[in-house]
Amino acid sequence: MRQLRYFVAVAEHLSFSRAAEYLNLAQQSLSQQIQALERGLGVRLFDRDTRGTRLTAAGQVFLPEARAVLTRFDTAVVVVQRADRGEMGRLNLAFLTSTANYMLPPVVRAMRERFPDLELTTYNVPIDELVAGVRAGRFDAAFTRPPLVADLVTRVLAVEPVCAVLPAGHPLANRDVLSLSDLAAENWVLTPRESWPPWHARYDRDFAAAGFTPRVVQRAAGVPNLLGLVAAGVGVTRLARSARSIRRTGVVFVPLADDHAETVVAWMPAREGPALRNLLDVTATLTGTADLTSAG
Amino acid sequence: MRQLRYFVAVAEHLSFSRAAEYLNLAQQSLSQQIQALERGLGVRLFDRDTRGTRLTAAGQVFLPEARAVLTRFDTAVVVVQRADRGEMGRLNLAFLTSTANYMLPPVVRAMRERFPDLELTTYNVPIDELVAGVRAGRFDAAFTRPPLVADLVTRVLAVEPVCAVLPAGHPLANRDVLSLSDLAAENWVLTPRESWPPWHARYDRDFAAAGFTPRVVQRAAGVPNLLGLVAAGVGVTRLARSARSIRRTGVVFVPLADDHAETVVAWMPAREGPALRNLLDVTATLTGTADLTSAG
DNA sequence: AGTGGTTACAGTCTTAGCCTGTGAGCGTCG
DNA sequence: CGACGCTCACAGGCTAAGACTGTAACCACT
Repeated sequence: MRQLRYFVAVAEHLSFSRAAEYLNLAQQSLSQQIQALERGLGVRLFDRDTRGTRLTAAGQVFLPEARAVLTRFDTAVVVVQRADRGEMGRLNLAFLTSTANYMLPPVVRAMRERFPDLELTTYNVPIDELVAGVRAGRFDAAFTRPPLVADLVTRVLAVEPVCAVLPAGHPLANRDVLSLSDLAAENWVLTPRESWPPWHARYDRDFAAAGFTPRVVQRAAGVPNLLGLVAAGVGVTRLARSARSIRRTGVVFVPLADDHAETVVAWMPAREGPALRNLLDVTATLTGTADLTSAG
Repeated sequence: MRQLRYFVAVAEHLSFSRAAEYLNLAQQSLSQQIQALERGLGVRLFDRDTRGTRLTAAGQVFLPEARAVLTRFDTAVVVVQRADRGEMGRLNLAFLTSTANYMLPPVVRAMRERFPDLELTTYNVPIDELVAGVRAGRFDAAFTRPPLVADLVTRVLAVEPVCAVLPAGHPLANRDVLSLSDLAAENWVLTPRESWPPWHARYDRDFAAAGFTPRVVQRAAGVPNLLGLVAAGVGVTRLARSARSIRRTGVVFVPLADDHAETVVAWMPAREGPALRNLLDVTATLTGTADLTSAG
């Protein structure tokens, strides 16, 4: 490496003395190093005689090669330092299917703007796979809804109203606001209990606080399916307002008083690297600048 | 450089101990070198703890970079060694205009076959420019006709008969062979005396030996022009038989007894590098295998 | 012949880089 | 639960690479 730099310096100056001066080095040491390089390669690189130095044919061929090695090395150094600052590398991001439609575009756009060399790979996944993936390190961060599990750290990115979702033409559909207890007598469609126990534990608490146990006539996985069932008149359900972006026909969203849903970014604190920190910074500024949930 | 090799070894083995064994090195020394590398870069490359070693995100980015630098270096070494053996590099070859038509194709073809990575550049030049170019180093070798000058070394590649060139229908045109003295009474066309004095000095000796001084009615530079003048009946001239390849109509070539012309390769002995030696080897084998002058 | 330029050789010294010995931390197994 | 085996890191000693200075040989120009 050093010998390559020395070689290039001598080749550029065509003089051991001047190259040595340029390198802040004694001419003798430079001679010695070039000889060592020539010995190592088994190739004579310079024709020297008492009145100067010229490149041999082999030396002329070696000069661009040596330059290429050095610049390759220099860029490697720059790249690893940028990677260390989290400006390069790869981030695998998981989006909960029901949050992807409004969270993914602004996040990806802002990241590409601030860190164009950071390679983002995004995945739309159900909640259980999302949590397992973050824990296993398959995902560096996930955009999802709480509650999750204790070993993941979360930060709230957006808060939005929760709405009752009623079939169009339902007696309560023209109300401006409802409370959960207004829906005690309805038929309900909800997601399967096993999809993510922490969510259903919270639902159970909410329904208990409203003083009833919902009569569940149908369970279906995924927000689009729930909305389809509501539109078909099978029952009512309860979703964050951003779910409106998935389906607008045949269903009516009526805000539920004092009921809010959070969207969070979640990650493993042990795996918090610089690139992840940059992602968290960017999402934090996003939270301040725009209403993320209105994008859908 | 060494540190890069060490880094790649550790990254591949994901263990300082095993990598050290692989490198025939104490684990402690390897640890030390990696620390030095990390200190030099200002970047932590490995997450080590008591039960193993993993690459950091920056390390993962650095691994392909380091590999690239090393392979670039390895190819540089191979390239310079091939260049040293004369298998790579560049050769500038000069061909005397009148020899190019039969010498250039076989030489270039044979060189491309034996040394495909040797870059050949060929030039068709008049004799004075050819000699000056070889002396100045613009050409590494030249294919031409002797005599030249003392400081160029030459090797004979081909010998061919010299012919009297007569207009078609000339009284002597149907003879199988002539001697120079048969042409004492003819009108002559020859090249200008200043084109290349050593040639004309030889011509003068030949004519003197034949017992006459040619009556020169026209001087013209270049074999095609001479042939044109002969075809036009202006006079006769004297050329190597290979000149037939330039023009066959209106002229008749009759061999001159005991008169032969050589084609030689010429070079500066001081500039004799490995690539040039390879060229000389190839031309030597060419001389053995085929009649070069018949190609025209 | 003297002067200023080139590179190469020889001797000295510093320190990079290797070694061995040791220790701390974690996991496994008797 | 302690011994053992594995990991990597630290400490001290030694060798040799790579720096320095001094000298010499050679050439060109004055």
